[in-house]
Amino acid sequence: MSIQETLSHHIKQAFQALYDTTLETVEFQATRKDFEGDITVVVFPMLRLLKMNPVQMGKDLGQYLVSQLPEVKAYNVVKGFLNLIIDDSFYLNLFNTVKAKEDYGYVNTSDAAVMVEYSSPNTNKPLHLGHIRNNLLGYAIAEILKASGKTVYKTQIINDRGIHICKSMLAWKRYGNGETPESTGLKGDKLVGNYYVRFDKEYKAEISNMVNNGYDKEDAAKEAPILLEAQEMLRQWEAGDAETVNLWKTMNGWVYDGFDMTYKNLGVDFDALYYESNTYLLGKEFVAEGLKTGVFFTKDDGSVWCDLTDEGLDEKIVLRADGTAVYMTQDIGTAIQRIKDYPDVAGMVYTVGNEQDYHFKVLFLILKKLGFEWAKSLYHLSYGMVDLPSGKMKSREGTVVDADDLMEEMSQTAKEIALEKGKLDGYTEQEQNQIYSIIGLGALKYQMLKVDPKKRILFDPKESIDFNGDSGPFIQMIYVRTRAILRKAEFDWSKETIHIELDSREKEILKQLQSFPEVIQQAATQHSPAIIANYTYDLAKEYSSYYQVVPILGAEKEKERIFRVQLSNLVGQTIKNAFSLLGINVPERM
RNA sequence: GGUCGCGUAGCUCAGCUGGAUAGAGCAUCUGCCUUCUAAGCAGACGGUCACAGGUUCGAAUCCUGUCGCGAUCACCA
Repeated sequence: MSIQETLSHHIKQAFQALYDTTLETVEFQATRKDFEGDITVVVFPMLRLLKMNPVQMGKDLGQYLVSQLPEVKAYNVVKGFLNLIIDDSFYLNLFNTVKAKEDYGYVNTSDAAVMVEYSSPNTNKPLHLGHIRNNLLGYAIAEILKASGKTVYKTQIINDRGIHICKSMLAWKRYGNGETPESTGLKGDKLVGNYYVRFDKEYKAEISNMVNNGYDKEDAAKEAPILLEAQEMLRQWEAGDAETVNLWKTMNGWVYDGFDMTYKNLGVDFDALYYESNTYLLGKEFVAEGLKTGVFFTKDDGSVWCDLTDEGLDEKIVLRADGTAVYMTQDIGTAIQRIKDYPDVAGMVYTVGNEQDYHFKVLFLILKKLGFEWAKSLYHLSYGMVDLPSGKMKSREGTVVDADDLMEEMSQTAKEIALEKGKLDGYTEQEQNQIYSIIGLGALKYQMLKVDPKKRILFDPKESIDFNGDSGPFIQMIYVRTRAILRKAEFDWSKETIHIELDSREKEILKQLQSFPEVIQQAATQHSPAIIANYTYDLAKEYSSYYQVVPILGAEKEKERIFRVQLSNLVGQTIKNAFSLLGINVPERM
């Protein structure tokens, strides 16, 4: 039972005993630093039940708690705030509990499973900055959900078919001269991406040519030969033409090899892959089903719709007049397919940008109308766009920030700073590079995850690499220091137990350690890694000032020395656990 | 125009289901390396929480309206 629960129970008892009135809820908050105490009870809300002086009520309750609970050492009342001073023994007990659990904060797995979708790229160009935010968010949420006790399947739907894929295929066929990743030394996704750009260039050239020859601009855009050829290619692909399908397989294979490298460097992974080429025909059977049950209706031209006007939305098409599927049809089918494939899944999280808010609102509503129980537990993890100082990222204008380049740049910056400061002298080059990569990625990931997912991020590649203040490297450094203490202290922290007087700073740190499990739960229910990131920073900051002031190894009393080494290790362990939920590594030295 | 999201220090952002004097980092300024890593610590400066009403003991937080920014309102995915 947490201290809050214990206190809450006794305060209700006190209310009954003192005033003969039943109290429903008790409101707590952490005591502000400028007042004495650890936990504060807000008595204002209680005045609704009983008209009396809040100060007097606070005193009554404080008196009662001190006499009943050994954990409550003393109290004071300021206005309507009852500040409780918690006895050191409580914190030291907590300390020993935490110490005994290496995976402190994590909850045991229940049988409820949840599927988390993220990344879901197109296979015609490399991953960019936007994908990085998507991947980091999706991965972090998956890990946080795991830590909060869910079985998690990470998944993505790979958009591997369609006209945009044919465009890069066609350009390669025309201008590629048989180039391969091996022959060019290019990453496969980069190579294919180049041909996608090439297509656009040729396409534009053809249009302007046609306009010069008297074509209307719009007509030219529709009738450019290269575009018609790409459309023909898509038809051949759909008809299963062997040559086209083989080229498609080959080029997609290159892209997957490239993506794999990027994912590996980013540190993300997947448990289940879905390909649009397999799922784009799904969903039609459920449209037929929905027609029978009256969820959908047919219009005069034969197209099928869902009427959502009762929910304040529009009508939404789910099947074209010619009977072919649309985006929505496909997503309905894919969702149902996933539940078939993973029957233990009771809910799904879709990590997709906020420009699709409306789409997912409609999708979830339709699935609910179709009567699926799990449709109640679908969540669109919607996030804001990543903008550049120059404006929006546009692949055609070459203003995208490439994912691989960015990661490389971050490590490079870490290296420059380290060399400048003369860090890491005496390590092998391989060790150094590994550390640079951990730190560079830590900076990037923390920066992306510490802000509220909903919010738009303004990303300046030049100045974004922040290694000071509220940053990944700062927190990594605090971890490194805790390791240094353990190394130098040369003692087995796991065997010792300790009872000493705590100072206010130590208490502050222990209070934060205590809240870690709740922080994980909160982050999981609100789908926000930012909560974990902020918690980790607060803990690291609190510890860093403690660390500076206390001469740990030189402590006079052996008991204090043991305690401080233990506390350092505990902070380090918690930082490591919290960071691993964010997909951020910590170096042993830096 | 309809719908959704955002608006907090010069800049980038925290602020949980309403609670005490609104918090960090960057930038600017002042101190601190013979002691466990100074990628650090201590401190100063900086606010009409976009604006106007409302709800109540109490509002950055909840409600309504206004303004600004963004997204979306495709038989594209």
